[in-house]
Amino acid sequence: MPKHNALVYSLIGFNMLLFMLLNFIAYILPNINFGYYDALIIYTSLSSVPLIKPTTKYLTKAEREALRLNDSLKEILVGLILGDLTCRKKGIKGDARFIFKQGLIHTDYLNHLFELFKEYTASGPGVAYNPPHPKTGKVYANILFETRTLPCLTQIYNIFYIEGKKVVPGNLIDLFTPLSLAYWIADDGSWNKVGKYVTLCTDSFKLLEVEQLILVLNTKFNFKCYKVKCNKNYRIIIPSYSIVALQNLISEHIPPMMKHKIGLQ
DNA sequence: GCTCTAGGGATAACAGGGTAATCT
DNA sequence: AGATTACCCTGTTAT
DNA sequence: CCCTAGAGC
Ligand SMILES: [Mn+2]
Ligand SMILES: [Mn+2]
Ligand SMILES: [Mn+2]
Repeated sequence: MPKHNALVYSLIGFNMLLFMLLNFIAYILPNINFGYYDALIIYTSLSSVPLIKPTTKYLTKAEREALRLNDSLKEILVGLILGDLTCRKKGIKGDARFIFKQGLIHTDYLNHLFELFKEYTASGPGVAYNPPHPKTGKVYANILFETRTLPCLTQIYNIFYIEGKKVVPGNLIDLFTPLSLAYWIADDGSWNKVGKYVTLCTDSFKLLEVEQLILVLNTKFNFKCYKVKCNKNYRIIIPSYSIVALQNLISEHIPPMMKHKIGLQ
């Protein structure tokens, strides 16, 4: 049976110890960087949340078959897949699983996402630690949760992944809504305070796919988006003269803690 | 002034491998 | 028994 | 992703 628990787990490992050690050093040094200390507070408070026993870790195929997504969750997932979501499907007959991962700076956003999708998870958000950065040796922490493997997610996975590669589906215009855009911007959007425009960081997509995305935005929402070259990749600009239209379109949809990404609050 | 772009820094993402427990 | 799941862990840079 | 120096109006 599905469960709705608030289980908080922590991924204990060498990287976590490094992370805590580096934070401790930063704490005792005269030139303290308190930004990292904040992260430590977040970690300890998360760990001290009382654990609630999971009811069922594994579901039968029939139980997983019974879990469905409503339309708004589907639309949100369309935006999140274009954004920060990692989708995995292992084995030949395995179902897809989605992983939601954010830096600790976006902890409240990740918790917001967990509230939306907790019905589809087997455990709650936890903190994980990346290996030390190859150049700087710094250790960064993320907060993440992942869904169960579910047929309803496989359906979406098969639209966006071809031979294990993420693609922009040809029928995206039929799937993409203002709700999708709101969560795409929450993930990969960037508000330029000086220019008062939005950049969509579409670095992972090919030029043709970026142009495809621009076509969807402009034909569906009457924006005047265009592409900009950044390093070897392309990004999408939602220009300043389209911002009022953008705000009217998605201000009701974008999570409150991400409203600054469209120049509100 | 205001608007936009190109470039660069420091992450906040992304991607994937491994395995004990459980399901079929 | 073989396949799949849920979670743990590492690698690296495009965001 | 986010910030900023510099170019163009
Ligand atoms: Mn992305
Ligand atoms: Mn993001
Ligand atoms: Mn991103």
